[in-house]
Amino acid sequence: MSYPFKKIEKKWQKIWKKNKYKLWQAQDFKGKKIYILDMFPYPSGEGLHVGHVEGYTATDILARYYRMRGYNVLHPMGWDAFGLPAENYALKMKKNPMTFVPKNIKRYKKQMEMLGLSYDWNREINTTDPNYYKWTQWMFLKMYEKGLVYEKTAPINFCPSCKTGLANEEIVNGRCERCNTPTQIKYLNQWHIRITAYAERLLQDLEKLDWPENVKTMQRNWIGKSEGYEVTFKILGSDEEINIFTTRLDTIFGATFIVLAPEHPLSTKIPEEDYIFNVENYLENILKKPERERKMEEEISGVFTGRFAVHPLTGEKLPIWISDYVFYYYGTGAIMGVPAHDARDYRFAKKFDLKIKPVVSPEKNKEPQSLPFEDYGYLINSFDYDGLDSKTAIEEIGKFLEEKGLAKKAVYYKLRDWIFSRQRYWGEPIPLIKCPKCGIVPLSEKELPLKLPKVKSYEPTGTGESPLKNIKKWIKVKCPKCKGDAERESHTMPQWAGSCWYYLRYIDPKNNKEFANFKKLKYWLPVDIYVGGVEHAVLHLLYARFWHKFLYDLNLVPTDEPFTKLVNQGIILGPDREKMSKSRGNVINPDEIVQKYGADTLRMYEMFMGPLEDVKSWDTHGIIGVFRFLNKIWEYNKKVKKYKVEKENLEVKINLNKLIKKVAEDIEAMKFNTAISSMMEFMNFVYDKKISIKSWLTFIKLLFPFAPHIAQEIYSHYYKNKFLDREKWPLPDLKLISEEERKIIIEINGKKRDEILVPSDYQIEEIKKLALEREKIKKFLQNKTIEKFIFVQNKILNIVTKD
RNA sequence: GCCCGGGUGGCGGAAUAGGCAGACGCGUUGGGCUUAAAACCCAAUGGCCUACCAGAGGCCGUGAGGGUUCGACUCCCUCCCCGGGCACCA
Repeated sequence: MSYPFKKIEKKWQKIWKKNKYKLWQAQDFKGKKIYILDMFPYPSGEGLHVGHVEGYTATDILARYYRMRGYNVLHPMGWDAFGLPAENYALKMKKNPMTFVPKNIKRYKKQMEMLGLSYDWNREINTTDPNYYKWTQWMFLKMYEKGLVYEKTAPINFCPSCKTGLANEEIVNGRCERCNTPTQIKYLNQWHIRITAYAERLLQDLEKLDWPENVKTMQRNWIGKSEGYEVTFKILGSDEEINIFTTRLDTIFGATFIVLAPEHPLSTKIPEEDYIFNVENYLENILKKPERERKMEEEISGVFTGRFAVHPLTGEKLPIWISDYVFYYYGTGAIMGVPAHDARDYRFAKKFDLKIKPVVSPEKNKEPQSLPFEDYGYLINSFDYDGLDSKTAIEEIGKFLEEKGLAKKAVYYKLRDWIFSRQRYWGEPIPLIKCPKCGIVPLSEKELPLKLPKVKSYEPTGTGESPLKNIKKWIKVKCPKCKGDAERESHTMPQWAGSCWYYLRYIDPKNNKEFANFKKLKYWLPVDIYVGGVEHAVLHLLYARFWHKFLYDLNLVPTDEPFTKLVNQGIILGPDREKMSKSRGNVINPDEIVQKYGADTLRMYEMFMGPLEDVKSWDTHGIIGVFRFLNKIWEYNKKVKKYKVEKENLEVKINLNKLIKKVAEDIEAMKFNTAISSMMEFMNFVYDKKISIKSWLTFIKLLFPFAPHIAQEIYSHYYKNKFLDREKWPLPDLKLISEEERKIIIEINGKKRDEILVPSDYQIEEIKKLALEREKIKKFLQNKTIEKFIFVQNKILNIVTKD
């Protein structure tokens, strides 16, 4: 027999919903605030999965806890509803996303209600709502205005299956992130956003953030800053010069060749006549391959130009090569080859039989034992610089070359500008007009939102252009400037656009004058706790930080970072310890679990499985433990009603107060698994004891954030019209806890031999006396001489003996 | 290759300013209830050994080896394994 969870959960969900979720409504400007944010879901046709439940339960516990602590809690939810999956599904089923996406959203919302999640639904948002994306477009235009948006023909990655361009971030191992098709290369005009202008700040400000170290590291690597020098090499018999970038100027005397990236303008310009054929052959072959494919090639390749550069320090002749191991988009697109001190250059030199000259060594005046030697060391074979350590040598050589105008300090980042165009229907239209006379003409604010047209067919054109291109009625416009015939931009924004600023809109979701009122932003920002999956470590989280900083620069938001604290929940694997997937058939459906055990059990089980951040696998049997626990509470509650406890048992009091302290600490540290363990321990402890109603309801309050339905139901048996959300979180009586007797462990030579119970203020002398009187201890100390005692207050007495 | 995590019973996991290893839960075993099963309740449950009418006791044990310490899951050194991220970025 189990407790009537279905009845209870339905009952309270109905009551909570009844007056528009007023219980959970965040009030602007009212007292101390806390903003607890979830990563909003993409409402797919699949419905919520147990991974969502994990993160959303965690934040729900926090939200309910902080409400009881008297905080003004902002805990909103919304829908990231643009994006490829919806469009792909739409194409497959011949339906318009505008009709089925709202249905998905409804289902998601219903599931969230079913879980008892306490969102402030009055602030619900949807990225595909024109009233929302109006502001996404508005912000884009602001970026355009500030010169952060530019159009460029770029060799883009193209997925032949999705028929769309992809950002570098959307490619995994040379394959489309979504459909796993190998990507191709295609040349298209693309809108870019100059995120690189923010590279340094995005890097620096990571320091301020209370984020998991691995996420910060991932962002650092993604931004990939390196500091070095640009050095100019003159080309023999030519006016052209080659500018190279190096972080290892100390190795310059070991440079024995120069390499240009295939795309480098000089690659086609400088080859000697006899070599032109080879070079063109090579370039043609290389440039048609997608970047990723090129990187996957095992064999290093290259071609000699027949030309030589002049070493700026020695005057030596260095052959100029072209190879695709040098990237055009990084640094200056050209390098000096130092085979003795760089593994790639070494490989290249070996393959093409180029000179290898060691100039740095781990020991002074000695050749390195093996090549390539890539560490810093001491210079050799470097004339005046011999004997200097690498760091000093970089400075000295740099200074010398700078004075001669042959080098300058330079900083480069791996981060590249953000390709912002998608050749897709289901996204925010880019609010720009292309006029043959006036060029690019941005829409004015009054013309926003530029709505996505409702249409029957929006198949991809297959040429890589957007389906919008075929919708003549929408695409053809008069130029706002010259009134002549013009066309709208047919590309749409990437899915990331809407999620870059959604947390701002929650703060003022219905404002139609601005994306959010500044005073309100000032009150609520920054987001105090942001919970979501680690898969967004570099994409969403980097874009959102960039977007926020941009708004900050325009004085539109009050903080320079959006999310103070970030927590990544670990993924939940199937019972077979494999990633849940339909094809494996190991997917756990939350609806079924709720059906069988109730939402409270599902919530609590997911929190009990282990630490929030850990990867965990679902245990089909394990959930029963939590279910039993809740049943036990239900049964015990029936007994409590009949008890007439005049004076509470001291032990019960002490244990309850310890529990109050423990649960609060664990919730704040988001250690929900141990909080639940402690509550279970307490139940085991009181189960055969009588307890006062007051103490019992205190326990119920502790339970409430985790299992809100059953807690609220039990509470209502005693207080008919009181909502636990509005009740005060109990505070522990610390005096009671500290006055308790302490168990002292008696060790002999570090091994536990006995334990005694003493008042907490007992000192070493009293405890020593007690310990030495114990029979057990006497036995162990026979024929032994005591050397010393080690005493740790309230914990341990260690008796150390000689021999 | 580089950078982060992490290795604790049959399983998920507790315990780290160094101080009772294995909380809590699952599973298993035995018992109760039942015509029976499920559910539920009670008890035992790291390994090895000694003892037993009953009570009890010893040794080993947190991936491996070494070190520091009165005392190490926790700190230091060496190594092995697993998970994740990045990967021709000059």
